[in-house]
Amino acid sequence: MELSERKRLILQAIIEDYIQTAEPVGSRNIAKNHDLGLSAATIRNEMADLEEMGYLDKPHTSAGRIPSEMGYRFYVDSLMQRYSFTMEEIANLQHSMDRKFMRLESVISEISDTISKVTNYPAIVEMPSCQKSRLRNLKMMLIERGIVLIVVVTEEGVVRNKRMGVAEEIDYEIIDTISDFLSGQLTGLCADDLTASRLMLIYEAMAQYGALLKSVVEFVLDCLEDSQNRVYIGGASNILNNPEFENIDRARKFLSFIDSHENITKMLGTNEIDENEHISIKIGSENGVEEMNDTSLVIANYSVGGKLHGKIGIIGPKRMNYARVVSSLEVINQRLGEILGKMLYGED
Amino acid sequence: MELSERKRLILQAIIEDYIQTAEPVGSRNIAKNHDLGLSAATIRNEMADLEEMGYLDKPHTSAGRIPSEMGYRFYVDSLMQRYSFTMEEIANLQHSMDRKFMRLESVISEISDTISKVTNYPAIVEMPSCQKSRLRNLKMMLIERGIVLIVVVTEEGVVRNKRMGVAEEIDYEIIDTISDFLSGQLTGLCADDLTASRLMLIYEAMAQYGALLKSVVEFVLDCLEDSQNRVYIGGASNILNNPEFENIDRARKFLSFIDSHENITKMLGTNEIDENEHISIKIGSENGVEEMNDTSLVIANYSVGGKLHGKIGIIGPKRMNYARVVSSLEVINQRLGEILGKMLYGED
DNA sequence: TGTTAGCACTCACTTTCGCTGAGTGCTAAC
DNA sequence: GTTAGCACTCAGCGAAAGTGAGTGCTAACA
Repeated sequence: MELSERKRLILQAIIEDYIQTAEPVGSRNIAKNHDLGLSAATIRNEMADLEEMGYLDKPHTSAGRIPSEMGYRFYVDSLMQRYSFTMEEIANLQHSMDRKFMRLESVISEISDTISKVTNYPAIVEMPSCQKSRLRNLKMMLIERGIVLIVVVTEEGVVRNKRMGVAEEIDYEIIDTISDFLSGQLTGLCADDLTASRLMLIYEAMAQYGALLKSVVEFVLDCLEDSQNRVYIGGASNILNNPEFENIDRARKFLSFIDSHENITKMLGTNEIDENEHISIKIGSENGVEEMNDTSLVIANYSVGGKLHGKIGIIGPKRMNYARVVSSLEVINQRLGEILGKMLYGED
Repeated sequence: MELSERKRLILQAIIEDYIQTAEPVGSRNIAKNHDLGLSAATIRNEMADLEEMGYLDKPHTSAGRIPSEMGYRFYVDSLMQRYSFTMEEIANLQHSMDRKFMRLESVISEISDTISKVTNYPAIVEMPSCQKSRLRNLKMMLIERGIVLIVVVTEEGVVRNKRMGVAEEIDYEIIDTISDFLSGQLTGLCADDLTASRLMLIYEAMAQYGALLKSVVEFVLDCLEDSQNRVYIGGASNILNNPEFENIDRARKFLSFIDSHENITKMLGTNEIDENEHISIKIGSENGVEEMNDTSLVIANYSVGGKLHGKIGIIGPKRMNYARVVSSLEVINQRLGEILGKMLYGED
């Protein structure tokens, strides 16, 4: 059954008031504060209808109404208007993200700070990763006698390195030879290409350095698989600004969930974003994580050069300023892509 | 004025009871639960003395006593006995730290998790850094046309890298030449050695690549100075397990302080550890940070190979299980040194 | 038939008030 | 010097009463 225009207006008014005040909203307030040209009694009738239809809940008989999950869902799908930032706000926002970044880590943690500052909710930022990366460069350098540094660059531009102990007698020339050999053998391949038989051939070709080769290949494999989908969490304490978390037990439950990167990773894993929309809103139980059933999750995909990608988002109470959060994520998302592009591919 | 043996025993009993229960402790309880062979009335007299001398406070007339900051200070300096872990506990603890670590970041964040799990307080771990590092290796590699990767290794074994855009026409050979030249010029130097005049000479020697040289040197300088003394914070939500933080405003104040890395860095900066002791305990206002005056800070120095060093520690309520915290930090601290040594210098 | 005013009713929240019990300080006796 | 006894204090708890925002229903009005 379709909602009448009037019901939609009333529902919207209720949800927006509730988002602002966190108090159950009553018919009188709607009549007074919104110019609907209706009396409280009429609104009461409509509210009774909306409740019956499942869009509103009542905490108890003599309180006002609050939106149900279904009410929020309808709101974000059909009623919500985008929050529009002023040009100035956008400029400030972008400016606050433009710093001299030396490391990927600092970009990511800076972005999570920015998100949490703008939205006033705890922010989540995933490190960029990729489905199936290929090796672009492999270089071994002798740092000092007995220690070699291995540098791996993937097709997507991710660089990683590792120090490794080697026999004392191995010198610069040997390392260069091994380095060139391995580089030639492995460049352009992805993890799946490195079959056992292929590796056998490689080890045999330079059998006297088998152990070293093995360690290096292991490291390369680890880089290509890059299983650690690390996430950064910023502004976790922001959650305490919301009256629904004044209960210390609830706050503790929330914060200790948030504290664990594993939990967040799992949560992101179970909440994939539809191909054809760039932002996904999960309201309450929709997020599929039982402990977090009374919070909403808003996440966006970002991507860099069409290869690397990850998610950014926020977690907050179901009563959340969805409009503002969505707009913030859009602005930040775009800039993040630009910053990472510049950083990883040197697009200046 | 010296404290009599009996006063010391009573003070210790009060502090330890209070640490356990978080409730003001009364004379009757001390008489009953501790085998001092004294009646409650006698203990009351002694408690009155201790209060007068400044070791105890009274929240209000008809409650028991709680330790004052001075009381805690005396306790940790003179009364506290070390908490002794069983061999099994130590083994478990060490085992939980021994994982396959690929990156410095994961070691650090793992350690901060371990500390917070063992102590049940929020943990702080500083990234290792060093006063004055020298360049050990510099290597530039052309990743693809137009992009060069710079790898810097310092004397202490810290490796950093950066991608940089270069002119299209620069090929492998040119990069190798530049790389060897710069490496020859800069290896063994520290940031202070790179005076303006010395840099001038370098730039002039290969004037046609002046801009590139400049960028590379800038990056090297940044690595050597390594101003970012990053910290990791783990288990922040643990603070909510302590009854003194059931007040939501206090919890918020604490958590939002903790949320900011800047705050923590500043706090660590103002709390140096005395040369001749490896662990420092700052009780309440002693930590010098006004917002954190009702919390205590316990920090330890760790060092790797005598060069790299940093701090680990915890923040908790003044009513803290100091004995256990100190012992935990000692065990963890030692293992951390071993793990980092293995990782950075390949001491297997 | 849709809208509105009026009224009785509900119920969370706040305030008040007295009670309880743990704890203290003082005094007098051992 | 130690202890028993007693009067006094005061936070915390729970019951009771009061307050007010909000609802549902009914009847009258346009």
